Amino acid sequence: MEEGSNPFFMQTHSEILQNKGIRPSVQRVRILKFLMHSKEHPTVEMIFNALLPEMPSLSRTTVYNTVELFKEVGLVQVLDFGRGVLRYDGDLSPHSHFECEKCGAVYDLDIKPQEISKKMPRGFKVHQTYFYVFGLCSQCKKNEKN
Amino acid sequence: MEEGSNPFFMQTHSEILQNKGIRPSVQRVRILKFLMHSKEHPTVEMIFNALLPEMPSLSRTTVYNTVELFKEVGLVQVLDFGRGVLRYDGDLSPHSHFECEKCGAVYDLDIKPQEISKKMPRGFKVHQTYFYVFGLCSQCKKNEKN
DNA sequence: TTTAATTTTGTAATGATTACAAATATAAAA
DNA sequence: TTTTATATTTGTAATCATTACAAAATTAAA
Ligand SMILES: [Mn+2]
Ligand SMILES: [Mn+2]
Ligand SMILES: [Zn+2]
Ligand SMILES: [Zn+2]
Repeated sequence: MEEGSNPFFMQTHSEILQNKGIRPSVQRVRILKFLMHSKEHPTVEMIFNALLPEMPSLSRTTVYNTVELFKEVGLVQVLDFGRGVLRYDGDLSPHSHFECEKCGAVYDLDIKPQEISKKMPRGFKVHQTYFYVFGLCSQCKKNEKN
Repeated sequence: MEEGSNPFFMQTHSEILQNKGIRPSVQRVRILKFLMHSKEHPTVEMIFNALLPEMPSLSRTTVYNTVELFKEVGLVQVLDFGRGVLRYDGDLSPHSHFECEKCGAVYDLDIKPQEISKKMPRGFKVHQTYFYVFGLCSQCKKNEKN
């Protein structure tokens, strides 16, 4: 991992939480760790299922609460691909997303949505920008042809 | 209305439906008319409430069905601003959207999301692109300062 | 007409998220 | 340490937009 690429370089997950003024409970640390290492942009259900084996008492509600808390302090990005389920991204760097309409996989795109938001009407204040692309991933595109 | 700006120029709403192979029932024509003239990117509930006075027997389910049908034949664009409610746009020209986080109003942006989707991974097929901007509209930004 | 197909309608089911309160864990005070 | 207050987790119930479904109404075909 490059030093410059990670704004939390050299901090433990627990420290990251403390620096945000959040008590680093076992559940929160595990959820943060999972989010920061996952590349699949998991849903609450995916986080829950992944952590359940190591934390049998984990509640879905805790995952919902935690992910909401992380959103508020800016530890995760919430993505809505219009499937009725939200996905969470621990990668806060400016980038965009592609969702395969066939297999549902989500890929990162090296496109900075911020830079796009030029032509805004006078007097508008931009807080967030999201760029979503939908289509077929290379694998599903291949299979399509058969 | 300029000739070039409307792909359905000179067609009645009924004809537009027929050309899509859809039977132009009273409900469908009214819903299409409403969608094509509205600039507010209405939700199903908004469409339903707007048409109820003139069609007291209208069912919410019909609006849901119709809007789904229109989506499938490409008569509307579905927008998801992550508020748990979908919004519908009869304007099919390439453009983006701004939602005010304070008052919930949706504004059109003169930004073509298609053109952004350059750097796609090899072999990916793009079907749809959406660009969403969130923030404060000029009115709400003013009020904010008081 | 009569019959068949389509569309609309109302109600029930679904499912992700949120609300809530009891149980548990942690920190602060004594 | 023990007691007490505060924060967090947990399980269950409520919410609410959307979807499923079947009966009623409308329209087209025979
Ligand atoms: Mn990402
Ligand atoms: Mn629009
Ligand atoms: Zn795929
Ligand atoms: Zn506003």
